[in-house]
Amino acid sequence: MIKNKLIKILNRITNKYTNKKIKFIVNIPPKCINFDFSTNIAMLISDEIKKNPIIIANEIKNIILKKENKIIEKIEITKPGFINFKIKNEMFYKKLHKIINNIKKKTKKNNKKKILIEFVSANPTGPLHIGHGRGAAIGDSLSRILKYLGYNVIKEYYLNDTGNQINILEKSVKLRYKQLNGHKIDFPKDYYNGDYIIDIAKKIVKNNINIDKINFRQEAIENITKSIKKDLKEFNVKFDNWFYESKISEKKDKNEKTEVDKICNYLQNKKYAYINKGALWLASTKFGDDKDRVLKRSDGRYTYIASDIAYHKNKIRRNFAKLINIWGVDHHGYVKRIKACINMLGYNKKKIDIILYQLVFIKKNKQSVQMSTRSGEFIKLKTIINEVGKDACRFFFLINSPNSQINFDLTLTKTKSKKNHVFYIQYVNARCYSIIKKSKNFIFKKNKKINFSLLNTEEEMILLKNLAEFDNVVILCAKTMSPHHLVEYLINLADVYHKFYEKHRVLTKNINISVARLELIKGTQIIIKNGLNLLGISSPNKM
RNA sequence: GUCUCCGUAGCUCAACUGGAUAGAGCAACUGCCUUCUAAGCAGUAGAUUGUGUGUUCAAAUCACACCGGAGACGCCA
Repeated sequence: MIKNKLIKILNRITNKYTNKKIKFIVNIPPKCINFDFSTNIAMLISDEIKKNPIIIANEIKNIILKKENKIIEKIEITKPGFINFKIKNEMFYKKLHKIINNIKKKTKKNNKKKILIEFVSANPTGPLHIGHGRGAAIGDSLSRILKYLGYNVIKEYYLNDTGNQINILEKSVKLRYKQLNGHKIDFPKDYYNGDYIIDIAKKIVKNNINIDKINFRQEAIENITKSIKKDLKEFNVKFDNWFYESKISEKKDKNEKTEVDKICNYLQNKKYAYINKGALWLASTKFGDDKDRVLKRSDGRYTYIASDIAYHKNKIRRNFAKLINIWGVDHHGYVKRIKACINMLGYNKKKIDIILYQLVFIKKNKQSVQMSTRSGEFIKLKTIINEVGKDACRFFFLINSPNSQINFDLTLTKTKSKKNHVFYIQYVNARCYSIIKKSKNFIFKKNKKINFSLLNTEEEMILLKNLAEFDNVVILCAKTMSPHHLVEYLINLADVYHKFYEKHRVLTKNINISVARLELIKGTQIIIKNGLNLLGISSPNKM
């Protein structure tokens, strides 16, 4: 990559000035500056060695021009000490050639790290709602991005199939079942209130099983998990692994111990857990938490933290270099706790990255309503997928940074759907496809050598330079753990492409130009398809 | 009270993590289809980046204080 080359060159030069590491930036300057890349390195070195940044910049300029004249067309130095680089067109032609022929740099060994990314992990107490949809879109897209960069990524769903909420679920289904059989019973407010509970009860009635033999708990979990999997499939999200909580909290070994039992013993031995008022407490304050937390209640039942510690221990044991958890921001208070646990288990808390995404609200009569599974007040992910389509839906969840709160205005999203950005981007592919298809009717001389230098108009160069940026954007997404930069990039690329399309014809009487432009179209199509694929969005050939 | 995130154009959001003249789309207005898809393009208009102070060559970005919005703080998960 051109940017990487510049960074390497500049790194070498930095060593001549100071031994300290300078955190300089190489980026694309604002539009008003007609150069390809820019760096602030001279100003940063100036801070370090107390020398005029303009003088430093000039020295750097001279060194580079002497050695790297193959890459660089010209260098300019501006005001406080920016160095601007104009790259030779040949570099972008080469890049285009690499894109079309899928020539990638060999991924470094340490880039093949194993990463476990856990997301959604909604309790099997109800269907997925749009809040889960956001987590699903971010997690899945991030997985694709990390895979693209060469990491070995495993996507995992942690299914809480035990615990208090499952007990309530069981009771809820049982009660609905009884109601269906004619018993008049009031339905408590703190039970699961959604219609799907009745559906499950109806299904049980329909199957006409002897009531003594009915396992309401299992029926409920199985039905709901099945529907969750189905929704995820429709949303183009596939998990590599489904991890059941019961595996660590209920399954016992030869000594009648569960994983959770063992982890609590370990913590007690290490003095990270202590008994108080009949309960077992986790001394999480020792590692930065604000309070100590109960691991085992005075009645002997474990809390959810206990099994979560066991779960994280299990993850680490599976030899992942990195754990990524994607949580709704309502779990933010839990971050310190789980990091404290990682420390207690003897690992560096940097081993785990927790990405929080802000909640999704539904606008109803100008009021925002938060999703709640318990009350049954939520909008199903499935509903949205059916109404606006999978592509537009995923796009909508990915367009914003996870840090920004989303207000889902249902009517607005529906009416806007035709003008949604996702179509704007997909349209690029459709237009490329159309040209490439038609080009097959054109008779080109065999073995015609492509003369890339014919791609020299403003629109063509801008398009070429944007294509070359793709990998940098993907890296940025991985660095910031957010796919939204890629979305922004694709919108901009689509804009650049449509402008080119309006101004220049690809298939013309001038065969040399046609052949060269056809390469540009091929490259654009590849990048658009790759980009959309990283977002989990399709690239239809016809629209 | 403690903690997390947010406040940028009328609306929804960006701004490559401290860089140059803060960018898009929607909504509004004016034009462009006999040629590879008009789900497109060209143009007009719209910003004291919530307020204040500070840090420095440089602040929407960092620090402190205040104002406003959302959320989390259980022997629930």
